[in-house]
Amino acid sequence: MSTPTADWLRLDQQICFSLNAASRAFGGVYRVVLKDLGLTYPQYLVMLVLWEDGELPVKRLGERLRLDSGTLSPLLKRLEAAGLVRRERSARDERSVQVRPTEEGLALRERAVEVPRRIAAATGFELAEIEELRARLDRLTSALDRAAAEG
Amino acid sequence: MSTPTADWLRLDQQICFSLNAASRAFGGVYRVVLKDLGLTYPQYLVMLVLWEDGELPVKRLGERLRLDSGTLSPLLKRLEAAGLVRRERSARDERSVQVRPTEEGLALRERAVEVPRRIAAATGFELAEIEELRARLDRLTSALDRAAAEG
DNA sequence: CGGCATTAGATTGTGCACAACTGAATTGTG
DNA sequence: CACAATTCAGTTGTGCACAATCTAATGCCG
Repeated sequence: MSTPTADWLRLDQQICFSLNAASRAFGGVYRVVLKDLGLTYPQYLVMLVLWEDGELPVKRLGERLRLDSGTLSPLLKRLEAAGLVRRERSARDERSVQVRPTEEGLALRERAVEVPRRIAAATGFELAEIEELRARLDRLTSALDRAAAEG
Repeated sequence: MSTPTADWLRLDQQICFSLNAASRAFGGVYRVVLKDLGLTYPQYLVMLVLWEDGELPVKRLGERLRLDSGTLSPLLKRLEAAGLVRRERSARDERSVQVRPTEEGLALRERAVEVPRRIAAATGFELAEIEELRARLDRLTSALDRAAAEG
């Protein structure tokens, strides 16, 4: 015997709402924690990738973070204005713009190592539970992307 | 053997990134599905509450959706401009503004009943799994809100 | 080589999230 | 009653997400 249609309709509305609410709640915590570093959450994500990769074109950055140039261009300009990042046209391919952290941007990493621990503490979750949730969310994202692509 | 501290800064280990990605992936699916109705996702949430409650002040709407007046005021103006909603100052308390669906807004409900089923199908998740995920996300949100409040 | 499609990034415009502030109405307290 | 504190909605300003469009550089193919 399957669940009545009307029931899972209601629950489904709540899952996206819960997800959205959780995402915004995270935003609130990050706002507090990142305030000292002078970063917003998306800017922090960009810096994470740069700390990992050292240097990469805007294109790759967008692929890593699922963001397009409409979001990244102004964001990178702000990071550049803050002195954390430099952007320069690639010599080999002048369509491409290389982004790399400045000395100041690299130095910021040492103050950022605190961040994940503080965030993890704020969730009140065990590491294993976080990991499981993350896996489930990634699976969800893949399914949703597939569905959106198919129309 | 535990994860080295340095690895905590890795992008792919940050739960918030997965959460944020899932939330935006949902956004993509809703954009497609809600296009026919002429609604954005947050506007759809507002209409859901109005279809349920019939009429309520902006304050209550904000409590239900975790949104403040800075978000709701312009959103409601757009819904009013679209003819789906009416806003009027309460006679009893003139600080308060009552929001209620117009005839057209109520009629839209019939075209919206399709939406949740299509979204649920896009997730590819079973009802039980959705429910469990929702419960976990709500618990996460509560913990994060508490942490943000404490600073 | 010439010409056309493709690619990278920037720009423009719309809408949402949120902080900070404003102004008007109401409530609580002396 | 007077008046200070609170409440509610709106406004302003910043930043992000995303679609659509633009420009310039590159690649490809005959």
